Amino acid sequence: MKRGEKGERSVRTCDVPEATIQRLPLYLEKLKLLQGIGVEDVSSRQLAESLDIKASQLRHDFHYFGGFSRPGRPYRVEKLVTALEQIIGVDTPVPTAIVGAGHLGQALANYQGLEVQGFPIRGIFDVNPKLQGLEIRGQPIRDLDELEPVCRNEGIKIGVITVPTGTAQDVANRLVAAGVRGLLNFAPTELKVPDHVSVRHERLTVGIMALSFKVKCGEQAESDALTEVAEED
Amino acid sequence: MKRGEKGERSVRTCDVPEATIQRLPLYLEKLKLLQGIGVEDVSSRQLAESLDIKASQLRHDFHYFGGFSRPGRPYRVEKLVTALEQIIGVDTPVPTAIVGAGHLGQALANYQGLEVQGFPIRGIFDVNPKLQGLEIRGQPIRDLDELEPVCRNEGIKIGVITVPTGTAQDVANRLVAAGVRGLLNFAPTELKVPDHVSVRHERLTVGIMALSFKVKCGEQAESDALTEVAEED
DNA sequence: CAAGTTCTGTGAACTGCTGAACAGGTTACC
DNA sequence: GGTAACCTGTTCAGCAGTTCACAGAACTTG
Repeated sequence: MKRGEKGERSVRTCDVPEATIQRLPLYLEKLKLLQGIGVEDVSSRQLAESLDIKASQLRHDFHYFGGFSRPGRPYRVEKLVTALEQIIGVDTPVPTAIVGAGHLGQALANYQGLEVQGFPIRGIFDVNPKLQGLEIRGQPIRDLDELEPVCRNEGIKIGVITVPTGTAQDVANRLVAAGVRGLLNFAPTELKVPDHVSVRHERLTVGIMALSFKVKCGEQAESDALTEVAEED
Repeated sequence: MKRGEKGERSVRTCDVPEATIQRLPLYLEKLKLLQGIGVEDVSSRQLAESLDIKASQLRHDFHYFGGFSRPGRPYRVEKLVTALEQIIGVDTPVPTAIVGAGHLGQALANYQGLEVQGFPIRGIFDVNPKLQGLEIRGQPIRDLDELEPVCRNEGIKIGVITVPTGTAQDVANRLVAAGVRGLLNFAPTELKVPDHVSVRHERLTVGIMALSFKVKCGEQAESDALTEVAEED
């Protein structure tokens, strides 16, 4: 028995650390870019430096998947791209739905990067009748009542929640009931979901507030430095 | 000499670990919500559980700032809110600008949460003449040429970059030149900035790809579990 | 007033991630 | 062919972050 050993709970997020998971998309993104401009080989140092991380860390990350080359040989970009796509799960398109067609929902629906990266939008939903019927990139905004049938027909795997806080949990429940396996939640509230569903919070305000904290620290450090210099007299 | 000791570099992100910084906004958000519904006291356990973290971690985080109560007494919501606002730096509004008025930029400009949380939008910019003049929540979309004067007049501290990858670095340079202290970068590229400026990457695709990875792992674990059961016969 | 409960602050153990070092394989060049 | 430069896989030490455990303060109840 090689994997599992003790805990064989169903979701068991593989044995890859969270920090590594978050870097995989960065690797893939950069590699696709290199592939686009015709680069065939890339060393761990080159790739790592362009992403502002240490080369040893990159190799360490790849090591979780058994490594993608042999000692002495640099990585082959094409091989790496297909391997990472398969690992991340975007080797075949992942049908995705957006619930909540407010400003953010519409912006995401318009963002073509999602489709390019393997997440085609196959359904957009909103309760607001005024929005219903409006088309975004070929997809009509539908009523929430159509959520379950559309999700089942299209085989939606991931649901993006861009509704107000109050209705987020309700929408999550309905998405889960419709067979969705992953939720990307933009509402500032925790969601309770069954074990077999993964959730990820995307918090707009966390980012800008963390930034604000650092800015404030920077300013404080500056004025401290000034007074320190002044005190040196 | 208490602070600094050895390294007195100007930006020196205080002595608060990154992980704690990222939780501060969560605390503040939840506390404001409690304040809104009239809750006056809250214990570390209550607050932590509602955020799905350990109480000891919350107290540990607060400990970096000397603690906000005394043993035996729960936290006072109001006191905590004002303290956190000051720590994060949103006790006074932080003038913010958005550069790039595409779908995402417009969505952010429309998002009233930013203003509520202390980041009023005081400038929106785009190179596209067709967008210029359009108003979003009282702010006109301006030409990029007006970036520097407006930033200086309004005292813009934070710049949100929602332009295509190719022009992100250029925009960053101009924002820095205009005196901005923090950059929230939505373009999928690394930015080089001077030491006294803080940058934070907000990567849309990283989130959904990390989610996809977990979903894939979950599915794999499930099918593994099935075959395991089958093999047990 | 005393006992019991609840609470924070705080230090110490523990886990997990990062960064450096090295062994061994590959290529390029003289 | 031999040497030097370069590269990956892998291990190990060190550090950051999390969790536990407990001391001591305040409040509650009988």
